[in-house]
Amino acid sequence: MAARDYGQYGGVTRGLELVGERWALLIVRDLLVGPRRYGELAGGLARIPSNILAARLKELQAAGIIRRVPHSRVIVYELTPYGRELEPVVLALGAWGFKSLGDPREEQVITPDAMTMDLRTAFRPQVAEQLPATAYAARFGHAELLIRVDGSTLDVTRGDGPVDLAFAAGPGIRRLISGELGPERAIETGVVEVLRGRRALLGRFASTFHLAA
Amino acid sequence: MAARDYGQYGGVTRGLELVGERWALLIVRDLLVGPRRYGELAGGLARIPSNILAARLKELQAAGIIRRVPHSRVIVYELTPYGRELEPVVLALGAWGFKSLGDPREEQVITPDAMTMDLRTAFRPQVAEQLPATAYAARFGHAELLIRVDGSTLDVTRGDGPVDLAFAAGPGIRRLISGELGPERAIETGVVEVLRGRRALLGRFASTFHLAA
DNA sequence: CTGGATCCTGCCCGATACTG
DNA sequence: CAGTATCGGGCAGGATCCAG
Repeated sequence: MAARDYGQYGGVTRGLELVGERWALLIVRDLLVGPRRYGELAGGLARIPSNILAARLKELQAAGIIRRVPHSRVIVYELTPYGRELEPVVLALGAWGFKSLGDPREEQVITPDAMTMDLRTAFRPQVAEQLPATAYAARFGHAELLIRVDGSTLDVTRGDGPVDLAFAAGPGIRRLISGELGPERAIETGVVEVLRGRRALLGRFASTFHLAA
Repeated sequence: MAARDYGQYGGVTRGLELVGERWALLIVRDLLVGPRRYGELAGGLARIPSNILAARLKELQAAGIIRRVPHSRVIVYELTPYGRELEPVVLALGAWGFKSLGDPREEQVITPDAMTMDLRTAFRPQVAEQLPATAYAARFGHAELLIRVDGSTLDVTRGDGPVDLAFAAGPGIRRLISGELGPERAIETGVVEVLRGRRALLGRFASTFHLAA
């Protein structure tokens, strides 16, 4: 059951043997948002072949990273405590990758789970703490998210609820988060369209979620 | 030039497209210790096929992660600033992998670079700060390392020099670092053999380098 | 000798079809 | 809905060969 190994002894090598296979860490990323069904994972990882998804789920399960839980008629996959400890790894990799991210290409999908983890990556708790609690409804491509910031805690869900600011963002939202584009300019240039609420709140959003390029 | 992509837009996805291929992150790990020649990389990554090493070096270079530097007759590879920013990722993955590490198997090699990064992973600066500066010479398998701790800084090299404690560690050293085995017991059971210096210093080593399982 | 390039084999990945 | 079966292509693995 041990994945293809590297013939070396060490922490990094061991880590890669467990989650280094193609698609594995993306499955973990989506499960960090919450338990998911097989079909939900397949939907979020649009281009994963079903046999690969099935194989990865078995491997991750054998490695003690995820658990297969029958949940009244349906089966969901969720992270074990050891699997949840991958969060710092995923966040660090996401932060690093974000820095060289360009604008989304035509064929690239923006999924809610990926966006959620990116928001967690960019979240600055020590900044948020200084600001009043705020709820945002954000649409990125097809992903609609409810983002609630309260003190130093962040909660991103797909549900609906009352918000202080609702906006839709086109490609280029990245530049708002990286600081290349100020909030006012983002609205002027059409990168962000404010749907409801005071547009000044977009500045609060930009300072709460920030990741330099 | 873009590696096989995932068809998704996001930080984690982007990161995996850059360093998610097999062997890539191990090359980065070794280069985090210092610049290396082609042959040194091949030696440290014993089982990497030469064509794969050559291919990865080209890809990492194209991605702006490493640089190929002619250095008076010889060529060395070194990380770019962007590549060096992978250190938190490698350390986080190493810390995570370390937790499920067993004892080294017969066919597993312990390389100096892998060991160096594991020591960096386990290093606790805030503990070291409270202790007097100490130099250790440690032999793990075939890897001989000079470990210097001074205040909150750690320096691991392959050179030689005056040390306060010299020891050789067998398989099972992991249990000393994880705290499963106390320093006294480690010496008693032969897991660690003190070659020079006061054996009490092994306790200092164990509290300086610690990573819970 | 170092730093690769080349060739070939085999296995993993990817795409699609199919089933309980 | 949650996977399994099948098959082709491409990357990985190992050995060998070549250039400076």
